[in-house]
Amino acid sequence: MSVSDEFDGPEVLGDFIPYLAHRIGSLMDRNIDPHLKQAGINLEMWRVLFVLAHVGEHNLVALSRATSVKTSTLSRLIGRMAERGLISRVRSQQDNRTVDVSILDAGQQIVARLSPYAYEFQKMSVAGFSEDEIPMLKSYLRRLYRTLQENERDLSG
Amino acid sequence: MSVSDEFDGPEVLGDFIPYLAHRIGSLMDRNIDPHLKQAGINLEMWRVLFVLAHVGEHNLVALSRATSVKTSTLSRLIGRMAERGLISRVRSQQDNRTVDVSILDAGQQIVARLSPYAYEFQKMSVAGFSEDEIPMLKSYLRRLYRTLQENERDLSG
DNA sequence: GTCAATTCATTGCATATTCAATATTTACAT
DNA sequence: ATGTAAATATTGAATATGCAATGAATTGAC
Repeated sequence: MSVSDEFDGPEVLGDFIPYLAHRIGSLMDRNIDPHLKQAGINLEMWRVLFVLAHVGEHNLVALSRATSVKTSTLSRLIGRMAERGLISRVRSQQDNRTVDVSILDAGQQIVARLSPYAYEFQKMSVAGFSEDEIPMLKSYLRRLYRTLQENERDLSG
Repeated sequence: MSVSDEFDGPEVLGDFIPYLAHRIGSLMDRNIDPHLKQAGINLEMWRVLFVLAHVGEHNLVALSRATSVKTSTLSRLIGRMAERGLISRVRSQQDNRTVDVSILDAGQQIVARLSPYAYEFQKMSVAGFSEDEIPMLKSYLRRLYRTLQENERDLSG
C-alpha cells in the first residue's frame, strides 16, 4: 500500500464506497463549475450537452437515465436550453409521447470549448496513478458502474 | 479485460472519469433514497448524520467539506434537523464564530437502523469483484479522492 | 495594542427542484 | 377490436438551493 493511499479522515468513511463515490463526484463537479459559469451554463446543462454531443438524439427518459437528472427537472431545463438555441426539442414522429432532443451548433460549440478543460482535469485527477494503473482504474469504475446499472434494471424490471 | 468491463454506452462516456464518477454516485444515491424516505430524512440529512456518527463534532464549514453541501444550505438543513432532535447545534466556546454540531440519540438511531442497508448495498455493488479486487478498488478510490483533495487545497491555499 | 483582513454562520431573494397530478399516446391482454 | 395498463412529458404548488450581502468574531500584521 503506497503512501498516497492514505485517507485523510476517519477510516470508516474512507472505507465506505458510496461515500467515496459521492465525494469524488462532488470534487470533480466543483472543478468544472467555474468553466461552466464562464460559458453561461450550469452543471446539469453541461451533462446534457456532453451526453448529447457523444450519444446523439435522446428522449427525456433516456436523457434522464444518462444524466441522473429527474425528468420533471429535465423538461424545464431542456426548455431553457432550447430557448437559448443550445439544443432542439421536437416531438418524435415514431412515438408521439416522446420528444427528440438533440444538440445544436451553439451547444456543440460550448462542448468543444469546454472539453479541453474537462480532459485536462481528468488528467490531473489521475496524476497519482502510473500509466499501467490508469486503465485499471477506469476498468474498475466501469465495472462498478455496470454492476449498479444491472442492479437498477433488476429493481425496475 | 474481463467481459464485465464492457461499458453499456458510447465508449467516450465510459472512458471519462468524471462522467463515471457522477453516474456511480447517482445510482448509489438512488438506492439508499427509499430507505431514507422511510426514515423521514433526505439524502443530505443522511450524509450529515453518517459523517457525524463516524467523526463526531463538526462546525458548519467542516461539515460542508465532509458532505459537499453548501454552508448556506447546511445552515438551514441543520436547523431543521435540530428542530427534529436529530442533532444538536450549540455555539462553540472556543471560537464564538462557529457552531458545534453533533449527533443526538434520535439521529444515532436512524444511522443504526439504516446502516445495515447501506453496507448491504455496498456489498451488492462490488458483487462483480473478487475478494482480492475489492481492497484494490477501495484503494483506487481513496487515491483518486486524495488527489482531488490535494488539488482542491492547492487551489484555495 | 490597533486595525484591516479573514473566517464563520445566517438570511433575503431569486431561482431551481421535486412530488404529485394530469394529459396524451402507445402497448398489451383477452 | 376494446378496454386497461403502462409509458412519456409537462405543469402547479410547495419546498429547497445557491448567491450575495450581512453581522459577528478571530487572526495577523505592524
